[in-house]
Amino acid sequence: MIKKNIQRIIQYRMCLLKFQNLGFERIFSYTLAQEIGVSPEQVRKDFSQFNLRGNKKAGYKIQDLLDKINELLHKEDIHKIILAGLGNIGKALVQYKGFINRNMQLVAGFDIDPAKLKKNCRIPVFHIDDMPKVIREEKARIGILAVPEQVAQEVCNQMVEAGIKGILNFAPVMLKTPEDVTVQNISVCNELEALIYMSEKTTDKKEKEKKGKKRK
Amino acid sequence: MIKKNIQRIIQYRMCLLKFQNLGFERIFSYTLAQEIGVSPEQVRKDFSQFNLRGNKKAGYKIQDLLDKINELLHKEDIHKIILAGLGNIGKALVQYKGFINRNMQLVAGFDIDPAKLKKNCRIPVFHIDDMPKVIREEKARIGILAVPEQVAQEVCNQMVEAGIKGILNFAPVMLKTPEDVTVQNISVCNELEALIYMSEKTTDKKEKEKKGKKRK
DNA sequence: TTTAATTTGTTAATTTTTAAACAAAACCTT
DNA sequence: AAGGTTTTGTTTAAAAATTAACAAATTAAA
Repeated sequence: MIKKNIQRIIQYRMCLLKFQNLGFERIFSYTLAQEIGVSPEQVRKDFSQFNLRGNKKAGYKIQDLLDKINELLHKEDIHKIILAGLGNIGKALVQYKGFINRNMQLVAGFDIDPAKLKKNCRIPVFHIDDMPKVIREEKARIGILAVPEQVAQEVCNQMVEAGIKGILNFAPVMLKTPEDVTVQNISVCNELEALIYMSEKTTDKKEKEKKGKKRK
Repeated sequence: MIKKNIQRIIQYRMCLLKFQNLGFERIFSYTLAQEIGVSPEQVRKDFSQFNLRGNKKAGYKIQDLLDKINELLHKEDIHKIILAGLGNIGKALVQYKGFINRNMQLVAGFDIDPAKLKKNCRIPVFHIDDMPKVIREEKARIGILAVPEQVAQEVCNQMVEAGIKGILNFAPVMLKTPEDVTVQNISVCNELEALIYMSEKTTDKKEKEKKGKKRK
């Protein structure tokens, strides 16, 4: 399980870069908090936990924070990422240009369908059977799983076998992995359903309030 | 904020459908727990909280659970969803066929680039300026935001103004919305960074353990 | 019919996460 | 240089989420 504080640290980092680009050199917990949507206390607590220290009254030095966070997140080197499955999502990810700015590089894609091979010239695309070999050659540690549900666990197993330690899973399956392999699931449908639930809940609530007022 | 228990309920539902298709009529908390990756107690607690009741010794009736969960998630009617931004992610979502199985329908797409209009025949695509009108006409409550960072807040505001109550946000921005509008963020980069952190952490840990053993 | 086995559902305990409070430090003004 | 103000950082408190524990119910078997 990924801790919430690390997820926030990643957000702080993006925010700090933004403020740095805007020309700021220092920042207060209050500002960061506002930007991320948490309390200033939360920011200070997070920083404190990772030993990121500021200056009382003068706030935090942005460059200083960034240096320490970059070290924490191993941003000194570029991280190789492989992608299994070149369907709709896979293709979109290949097109995406934001990885390299964040020291991540999609080094190879894999698919079972030969028609998809080499069609996208951005990254080399191989047959899925070559995945273990390429993972080992590239020494990739992170994989994106965007294959159909039916083969997701199987492809996952091959990734793990070849040394992948973190998997971003787009398939609607709960993957079984050894405990030293972290899985992060993304399901657009699930998120939308949760949003629908929330939106209906608030309207239900409002209707109730209305009725309550009428009775008075 | 979306509660964790609702997110799990959505997962349980998918799992129940799977078991129903496999021919099962009843299921135990233990089975569901295993499938979702939580404890059986968690499953029972979640069910209890939403008043989903089973039979002691005989477990839960799948159809019964599904009926109640469907009601809870308002699965009786199809929910209209609109999509702003037809870039990489937007296009992938338009192609995605899984919405309709889950009672969700992408009813319209919007973009500022005329070249993207009507290119994808799956759904009607309009100019972004027509978005408020279409949202109102369709009475859509849920929107997907897949526009560039620079205009995300602006497009979000237009959505909210037109009556959208839930936003799935792919832009790397913390959107500011009224409190009756729920936002759910998806950031592939952030997730990958978190995975990288985790993978490095576990290897760091292992190296430490090795050193520790050597010292003995 | 009684006993044993099994599974739910609720209550209690624990852990994790978030928020509040406040002392200490740094800066600014007078 | 003194006093007031602001912001950090730690400690304490509160809230939320998870886990554990166990009684009650139901079924199956003896």
